[in-house]
Amino acid sequence: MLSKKCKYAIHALVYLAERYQQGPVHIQEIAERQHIPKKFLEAILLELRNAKVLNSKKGKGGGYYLFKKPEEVNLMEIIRLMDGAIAMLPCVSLNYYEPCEECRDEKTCGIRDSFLGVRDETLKILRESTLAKIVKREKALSKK
Amino acid sequence: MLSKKCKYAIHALVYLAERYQQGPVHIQEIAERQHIPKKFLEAILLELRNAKVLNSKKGKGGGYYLFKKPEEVNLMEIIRLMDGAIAMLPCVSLNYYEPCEECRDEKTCGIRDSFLGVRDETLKILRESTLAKIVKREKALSKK
DNA sequence: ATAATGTCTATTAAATCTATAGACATATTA
DNA sequence: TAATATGTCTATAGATTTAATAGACATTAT
Repeated sequence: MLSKKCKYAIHALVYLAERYQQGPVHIQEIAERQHIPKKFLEAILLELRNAKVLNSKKGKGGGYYLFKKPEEVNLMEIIRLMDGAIAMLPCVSLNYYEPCEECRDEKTCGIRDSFLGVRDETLKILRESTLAKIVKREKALSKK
Repeated sequence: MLSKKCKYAIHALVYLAERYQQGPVHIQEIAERQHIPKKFLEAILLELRNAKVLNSKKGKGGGYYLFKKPEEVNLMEIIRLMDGAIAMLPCVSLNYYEPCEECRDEKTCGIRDSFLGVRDETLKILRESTLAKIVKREKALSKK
């Protein structure tokens, strides 16, 4: 399961993607509209800013806005930033690889294959899921 | 990521699948061979027993053994028993469904679709990954 | 009767996740 | 340049979950 932090991040980013190139949005507004504790959201947005996904403007009239294009931010990236590894086992993780403690020998482990498959399929979908697509989907769904 | 509990469970089950129909194996042996804290393993095996995946024999010469056939136990079932939901969001979980707190309206949520896709692909692979297949794979790999 | 096992309940220790507080820095605008 | 509205940063507290352990008890084989 994704952490709350990660879910909050996704919702906040979608919110900002809907307002792409419309100037900075303050934390307060995002927090209220998306029902996210403001202080917690602050920390999340700061991380996304440090990762160059968002940028911010300080002072009066300031706030956060998408730095990358909505087509260039996907769920794979967001989840990795917030929760770390996406794989179900460290020994099949691309970005957070660690050998399995329990495994005697990775080469002959019959379990890994399944989780390699899961990882690949998962990444394929999450990589394709950009903010742009999510916003588009949202609009399509609300018209029905 | 899977919990340690879940990883221990998988390794213990594979160990028992390798010894299917060869009589009970004691906890002590599994714990030592798979490097699992014995007391922790006890609790895990007990749960798997209550779920009718394993059965046990008490007293001298007792131990645990697979109750179901190795072809009938898959990773999907094991993970659900140990860690609960497999989906990345509660609102796309088949067995542990809960509405998303953050979501205003599930019907028009553009995020769900991606995670529904991930869930389906993940379940497909994990359901196909039976203990029998894992043992078979293990043998094939160690011959190379 | 004895010894070797699994069963059960309780508890503790450690790690992680979630949330909050408050001082500080910066930018705008009157 | 003062006042105000923002984001930035560090620290910490509280809650929850995970991992591990202890010990009394029940059962079975010999």
